[in-house]
Amino acid sequence: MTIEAQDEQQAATKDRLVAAPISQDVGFLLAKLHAGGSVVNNRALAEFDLKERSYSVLILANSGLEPTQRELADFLSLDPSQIVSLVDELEKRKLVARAPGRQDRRAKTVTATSKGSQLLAQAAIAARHAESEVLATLDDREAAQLKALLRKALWG
Amino acid sequence: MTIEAQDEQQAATKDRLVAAPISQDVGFLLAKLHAGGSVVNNRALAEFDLKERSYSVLILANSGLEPTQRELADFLSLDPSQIVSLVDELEKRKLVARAPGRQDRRAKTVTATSKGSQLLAQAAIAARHAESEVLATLDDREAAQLKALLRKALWG
DNA sequence: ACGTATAGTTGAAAATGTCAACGATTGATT
DNA sequence: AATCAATCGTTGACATTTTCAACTATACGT
Repeated sequence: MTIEAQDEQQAATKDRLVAAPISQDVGFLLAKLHAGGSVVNNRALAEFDLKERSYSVLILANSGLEPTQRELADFLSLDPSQIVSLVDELEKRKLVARAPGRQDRRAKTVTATSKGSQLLAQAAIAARHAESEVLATLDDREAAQLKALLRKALWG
Repeated sequence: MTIEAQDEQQAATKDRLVAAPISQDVGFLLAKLHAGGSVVNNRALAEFDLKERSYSVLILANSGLEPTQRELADFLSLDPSQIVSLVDELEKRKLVARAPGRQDRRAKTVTATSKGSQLLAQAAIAARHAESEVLATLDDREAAQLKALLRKALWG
């Protein structure tokens, strides 16, 4: 078989299963796009020794909203203990700092240091490129529409 | 604090972090909606002793496309060894059957048994309900639009 | 003051993901 | 026909992630 014919065959068989009814299932579509996107995002963030998770925490720490760890857990759909280790690592790298909550001393708010902000500024650029790679087949209007629909599904 | 005031407080603080810029990040939105959706889907499928994963395999096995395990792995973004254990379990339950590939005897095609088809028919109803629960804040047009955009992002 | 509830932390157990090896089979090349 | 590299499913080892139950310290209503 020639190389070209092999390529054609691959292109033909690669997405053969798209015809299956599961391709109409939102859960599946979400899982698949998320899986592919994670690979791209993590590859882009590796340069900064960040992963999707730590990147998310860093953004929220840098938002000015002074989230507590509990809020981070709820918002990121993670177990509180996972937040502990994420914040532990970021704190070790001096990218974020823990501070006791003002009204509630049980809580600890997580805030980005200036070093964290600077790193985030760089990482955000890489993340933006990764995103446009993932959404390459969508034009700007469609990408915006997709985001809006996802937000509406999440928060109404 | 009264119960009502507590509820208000919760409603106010629950989604406080939506204001953070990460809410514009497609990767994050996908992760969050997928996380929430998985819980709902798995709860709906538990009644049939299925999870999202085995449900996906069962649908593809029932599609008439006679996918090989390799194709399942590629399409579901899973490691081939994960497909082995998923198919092992479904086969043990007589919901699918393995058959040697017609042109390639290395490959094994996975096909739903009639018992598998019947179970799937039931499970699909539950999955549909779960999906509409996840997309409750979207009207029909928006849900269709979301699916279309996800498909386009995946396959152009 | 008391009891109950919650935030963060720790550590263990279970589930999942990743990867390298292997036998069987394929297809191309000699 | 013999051979060689590549591919499919499988197995088992290892790493990562998830889930959960304790525990301390703090908060809050009674």
